[in-house]
Amino acid sequence: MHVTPPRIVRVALPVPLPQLFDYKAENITQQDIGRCVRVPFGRGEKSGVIVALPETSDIDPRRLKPVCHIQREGAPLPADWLELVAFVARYYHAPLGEVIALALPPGLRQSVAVSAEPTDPFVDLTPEGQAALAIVRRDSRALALSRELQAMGCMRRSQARQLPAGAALADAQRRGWIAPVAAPATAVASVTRPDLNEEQSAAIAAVTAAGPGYACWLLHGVTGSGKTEVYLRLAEQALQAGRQVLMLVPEIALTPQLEARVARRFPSATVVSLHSGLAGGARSRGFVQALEGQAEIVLGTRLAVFSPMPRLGLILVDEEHDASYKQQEGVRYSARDVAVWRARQRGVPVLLGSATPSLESWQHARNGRYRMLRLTRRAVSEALPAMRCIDTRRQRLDEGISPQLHAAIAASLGRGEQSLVFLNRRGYAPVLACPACGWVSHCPHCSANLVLHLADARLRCHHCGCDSAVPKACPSCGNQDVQPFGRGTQRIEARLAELFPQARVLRIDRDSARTRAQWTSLLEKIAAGDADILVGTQMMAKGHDFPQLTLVGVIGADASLHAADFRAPERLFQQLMQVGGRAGRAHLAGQVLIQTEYPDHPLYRALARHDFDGFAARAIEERRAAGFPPHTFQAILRADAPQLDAAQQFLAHARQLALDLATPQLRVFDPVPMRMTRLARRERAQLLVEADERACLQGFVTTWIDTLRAQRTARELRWQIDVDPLDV
DNA sequence: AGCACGCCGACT
DNA sequence: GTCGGCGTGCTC
Repeated sequence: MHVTPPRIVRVALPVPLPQLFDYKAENITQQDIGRCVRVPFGRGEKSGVIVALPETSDIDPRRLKPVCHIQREGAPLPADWLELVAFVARYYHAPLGEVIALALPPGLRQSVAVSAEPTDPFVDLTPEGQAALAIVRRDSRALALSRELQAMGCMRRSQARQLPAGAALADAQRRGWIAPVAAPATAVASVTRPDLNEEQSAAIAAVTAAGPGYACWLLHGVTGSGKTEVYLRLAEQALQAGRQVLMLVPEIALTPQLEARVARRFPSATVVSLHSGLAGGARSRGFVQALEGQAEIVLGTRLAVFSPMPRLGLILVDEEHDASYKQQEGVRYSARDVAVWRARQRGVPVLLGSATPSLESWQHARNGRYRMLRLTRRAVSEALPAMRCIDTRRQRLDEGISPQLHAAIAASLGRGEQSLVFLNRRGYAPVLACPACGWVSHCPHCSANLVLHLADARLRCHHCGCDSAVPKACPSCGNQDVQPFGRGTQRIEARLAELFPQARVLRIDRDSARTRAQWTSLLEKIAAGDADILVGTQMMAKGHDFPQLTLVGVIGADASLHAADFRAPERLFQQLMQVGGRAGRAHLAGQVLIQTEYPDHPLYRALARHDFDGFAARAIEERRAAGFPPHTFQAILRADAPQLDAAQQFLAHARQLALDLATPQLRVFDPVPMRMTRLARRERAQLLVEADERACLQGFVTTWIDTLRAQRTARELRWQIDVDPLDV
């Protein structure tokens, strides 16, 4: 038998080192590029991916070790996938191995083959289950699940498990209420679909008419205008053409709902959901199903953008403005931007959808790089909620609540409808202070105040998570009368309960909805009408429908108006528009009342008119004048060390290096301590560089970072680069 | 990042 | 006399 001589394989390993590693291997062909491989590394072994077969190595051939095992079952990672991770490594200046480590599911890196097709049959209610729903009086989780399944119809087992009562699936199967059934014969097109309005039809027609090649569409549709239906119709077309669809959503919390909806719509399609909350096995399986082309729809959070999809035909990015698309540690990639790159690479259309697009995308749509699609009318309800400001300048507020808001809540209560008081501050009060000596509850590890949580009598840092008992007296002067200052959700909740003793007040924030189960139970309570007044943080602004909610009161929004972060107004507008969209979705008119000391502020004026374009045009103009993105491109070098000095010193050195390397088009700023200078016992500073052209910035940062990486730095110092940073 | 090697304090 | 601290250096 003919045996080819040993060759060199170049392997990317999941280590944060900026280089690839060469090994010897026998019987290697071009087909092995993209295969997972197990190699000796240091003392032990590691799994990686073969990325190239170089003729020669820079390493002394005698030092090259042979590979242990090449995983030859199943499809290798395709060339376009390797190109994708290489692009991300290049653009975000991360080691290729680290990007691969992030893109591959953890299970797959462990080498062994993962089978693509697990047993994930369709399940449905049995006749016994039907009967049980009619007769069984004693409610149980299994019965609740049967009810859900009856409402939704047949779906895959994995999807049934994601339903609110999904945990009871095994129980329901044991009782014989739910059982596996053959795949429904329903073809894609015969499922009942809601009618489209003119705007939806026009949007779909525009995308269809443009054909299958690359184009980036911005779907700007007001809340409730039926964006999802547009996604589903386009997905349907792609499926009919035999292509795969990639659909990105911002958060795990939003996937089960959407997944159920997608699964119901495409009952015979294989829908795979991918997010970081998934167990390793399930993630690997989904990844392999995508890779082998069995998964027709991949639905997931930002990491799903790395799913290998040989027959990719369409990419959808829902809520494209959402900051969770940007990874905030490690490889700081933006899944939305990577999705657009990928669409271009693969020559497929990509649709970015939002009621409040990011100014970056909006600007691109205006200057023609993207194409704009608009949905201006709500599909279900007749009107958008009325948005009005309550001028709080000459008012007596009751624990932050104005008489008008109080009256509106009372009225809503009288009609048996739900109200929401929205404020972005968890806890009882943002700080505990001593009026006698000026002591404030300050975090020992961070430059932040400890927040008073009265519910469990703790002082807590929202940044590093540290926790301490509430002192009975001032720790500094012994004064017995330490006082909470400011208001958080707990305090508003307490006051509302006093003001409306007959109402059921429910608080929804990261403290009350810590676990998935708590969050679902809260949602169920709201849906069942077991709450009259909700007090919530931005958790309430995202995605969910609350049909009985007709009033939203906003407290403390002004803080974002004058925040140091130039993106704060954009976020505020988005947040208020999103939370306002929760009001009056079904057939009840909604109203939004914003308490403010600046009722004439252009942001609130635009909001009251539902005028996103007006707001965006103005904001874009302000940014042009100030030289901010999207008119300029930025990268930030951040450094942290136990002492600020060390971080600043490193950045000063990096700045000097930057000045030596920089072209005149590049602007290098001074190192400054970060806004949250101290975090978890480390002190942080940052250095901004900026250019008018992306390529100019990109070229510079590459050489800059390479040089910095080659230099040795003090042990205790960490640094990282953030391209297109969100928080400057 | 791991995970070694390598020189200086308190323990059986 | 050893166990073990984490400082520095390497991984093809």
